[in-house]
Amino acid sequence: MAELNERYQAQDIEERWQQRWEADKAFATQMNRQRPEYYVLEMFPYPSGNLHMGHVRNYSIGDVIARFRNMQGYNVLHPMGWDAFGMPAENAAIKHGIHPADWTWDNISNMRRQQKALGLSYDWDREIATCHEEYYRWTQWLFLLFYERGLAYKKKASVNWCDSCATVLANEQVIDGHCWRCDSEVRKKDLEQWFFRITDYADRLLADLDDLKGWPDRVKTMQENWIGRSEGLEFNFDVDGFDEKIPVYTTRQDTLCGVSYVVLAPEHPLVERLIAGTEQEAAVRAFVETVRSQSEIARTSTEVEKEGIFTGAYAVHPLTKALVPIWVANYVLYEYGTGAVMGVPAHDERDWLFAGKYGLPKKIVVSPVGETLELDAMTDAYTGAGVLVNSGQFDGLDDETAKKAIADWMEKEGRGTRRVNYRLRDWLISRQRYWGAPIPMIYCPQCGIVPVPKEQLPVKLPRNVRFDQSNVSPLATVDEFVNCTCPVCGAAARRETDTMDTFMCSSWYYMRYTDPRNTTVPFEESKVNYWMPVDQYIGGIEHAILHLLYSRFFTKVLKDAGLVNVSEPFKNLLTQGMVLKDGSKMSKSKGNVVSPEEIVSKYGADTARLFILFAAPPERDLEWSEQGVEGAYRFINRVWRIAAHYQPTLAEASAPLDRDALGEAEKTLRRVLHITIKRVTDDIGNRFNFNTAISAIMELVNAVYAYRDQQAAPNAPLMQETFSVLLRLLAPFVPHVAEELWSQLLVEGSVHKQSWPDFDAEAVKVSEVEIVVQINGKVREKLVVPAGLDAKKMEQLVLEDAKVQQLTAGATIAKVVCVPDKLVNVVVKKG
RNA sequence: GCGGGUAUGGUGGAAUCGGCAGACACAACAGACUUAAAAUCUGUCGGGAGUAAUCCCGUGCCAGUUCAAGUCUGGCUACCCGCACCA
Repeated sequence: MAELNERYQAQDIEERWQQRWEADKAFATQMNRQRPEYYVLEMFPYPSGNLHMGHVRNYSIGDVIARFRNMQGYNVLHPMGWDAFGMPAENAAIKHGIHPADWTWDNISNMRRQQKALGLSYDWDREIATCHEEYYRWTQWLFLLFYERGLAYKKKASVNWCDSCATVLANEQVIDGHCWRCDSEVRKKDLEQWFFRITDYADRLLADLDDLKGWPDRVKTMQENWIGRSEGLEFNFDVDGFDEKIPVYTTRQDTLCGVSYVVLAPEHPLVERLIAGTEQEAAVRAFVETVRSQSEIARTSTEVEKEGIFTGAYAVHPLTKALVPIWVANYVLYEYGTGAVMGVPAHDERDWLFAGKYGLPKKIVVSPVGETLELDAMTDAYTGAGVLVNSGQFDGLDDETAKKAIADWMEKEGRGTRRVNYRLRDWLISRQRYWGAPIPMIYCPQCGIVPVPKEQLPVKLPRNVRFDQSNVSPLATVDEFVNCTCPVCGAAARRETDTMDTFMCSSWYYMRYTDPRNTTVPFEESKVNYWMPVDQYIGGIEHAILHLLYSRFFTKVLKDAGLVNVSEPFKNLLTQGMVLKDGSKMSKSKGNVVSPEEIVSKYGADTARLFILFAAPPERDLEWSEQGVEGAYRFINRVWRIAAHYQPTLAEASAPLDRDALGEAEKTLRRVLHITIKRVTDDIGNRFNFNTAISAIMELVNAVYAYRDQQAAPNAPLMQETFSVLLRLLAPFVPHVAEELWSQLLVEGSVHKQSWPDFDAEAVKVSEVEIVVQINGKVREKLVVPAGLDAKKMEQLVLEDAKVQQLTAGATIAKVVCVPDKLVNVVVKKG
């Protein structure tokens, strides 16, 4: 056994252990039915070039969980890979003339090196990259599976277009009218595109949120809002003088008799038919053009004044048969519901404003109980509950009953049906970009749209492509790629030149990890079902809707297809907070970036990990503090020094610990030791409060120092136990230091292969406890009493206490509340 | 507008089931060691009154429940996040 260096030198030990772990394949995992399985996963990164502190935080959290579960005896899967397709690679090609593939693979090597320098316990044999042929082959295979199941379809639609990225975007990728990646304004464009029928799964995506007990409420609520389910009634208005019907959707059919007009969205096809050849034709057409030329943001803002125009046509009210005017207005969305709504000014805020502006009649049909509404006295629509009035046969019903009654009546009359509507739209998955998985479809002049046969996959990305910023997909310019033969009839055909949204690649990667080298199927059933679902998923809140919703959708489809037997991919989700500097997110433009590499080379990976886990609980934002980093570094040094101090003692330890022969100082140290085991185990395993786990270990180290200061001759077996426990508790957080000290001070073998320490309930027991004595709820005294006293004895001891007697003299004791081993509260009344 | 979250010393944060508010750190100050500095070690460290023992106040604000409230209930305020003309 060599003597420990006086000083801790991270650089001396970290690389050595990293190489050792790699050579030993220390974290490689196989299926093993003898041990319970545990799948811990951090969201795989986009290979942008360098790790940032957010990555370090993400991986440190995952690594602590993985190492902890491993030591607890679980068979742990902890893989890493690369979300490697996407725009930045193409931008680099355009800007610097580097091929996206070269750029990406170079970045992957660099970031992998940085990850390894952090000492993360990944099973590197399972590494994947979505841009690898053997990965995107299966992404394409899954596209075909969706196509076969009727879940992939092509349609022309008004879609989101980002000029700067020169591609379309899914609704989920438009944030406040701006592109999620480059933040430039998104505009609408009519294009024929591939969609995934995620709306078919809307109800299940919503309902199954209830089963996700291990997800933050925040994320579930966001998905709930995004899916946006509403229950209502769809019914038709007849158009006076036309053989046409206007279907409308409403959730407030109780206000049916308050309808004083009907509104169509400007895009509604009926508009043209109603105005053709009329006086209004030119004016309405001009209005529609104006609205359609407005940007998405301008148009959908609630701030913008509602505008509309009368079409000249009238609809027939289904109940009263009255004629109501048909308008076109900017506030009606064509994509939602039926693209037409009934106008009820008295009971809808938007309709109130619109009717007010254009002088349309308002009619009260719902009256709050015990009150009479007067139109003249109203400043706003009444949208609350009430009883129906002015509604013929439905008068006197409360609004909820009326909803049912009117829906029943409509259904009986054959005029309408109850309908559930969702805000969620189908997922637009085609992208007019090069660096993605090609959509495996062929357009044949004879056969139409033909899928590429699965055995011909992958449809490979050609390497030689010109990159310029034109608005066509770069693949469309490569003749050898585009020109092909129809797999059905052999005729000359054209390939689809769009690639898939990168979110498709990341919607199933967690399943590929379970069987990453399979060349015949995406993953083998036995393997995927052994590991799935992911027990603990860790990542940023920015994916609350995007990646997490898509992955849930994929899992459900794959379950329906019999590929996997779970319907939810991620059992528990931890959304980590951001890493801030000077109060804002680290970013190049703000110049407040701290590079992980610098920190690792200055202090070591252990310090970086320890600081980032100690500074805040994982869900909260974390303020970077150079002084905090120094503090973490100091703590590691403190552990190192006390270990060096006791190295000779540990070398002598041979006899087992005699628990009955411990002195007071030893008992105290051992009690702290075992309380720490309990706290750290609970903090890591149940609460994910790594900051308090670390502070508990710090207290333990402080207790070891205190023991050293008062005890000239240390108890060698106790020190053996103390360091054995301390290093195992430290192992998940600071794996290199723990490993180094373990190898120098204790038995052969890796600390990471040791079992997690059990706590000894006997050691934690105390003979005396300090209890708090309150008088009328205020702390007045502290007494040391024997542990485990019952309430009666506690009360007796407290009432006998001189100070208590003095303080309660002359007062009547009304009540005494006793909490065993903790507190006694004496309630007194004056007098 | 709807939904969700957050608010505790100079700072990050702790208090897990309603039971001593401020654990553990950071910073600051004082001291020890040193020729000196660094490193390390020790002490003080929410506010106020008092020589002191001790007492009063204090977890965004206002009420309430309770023997007891940072924690529970009701009502606000500020900030952050999501959705938003969704009929």
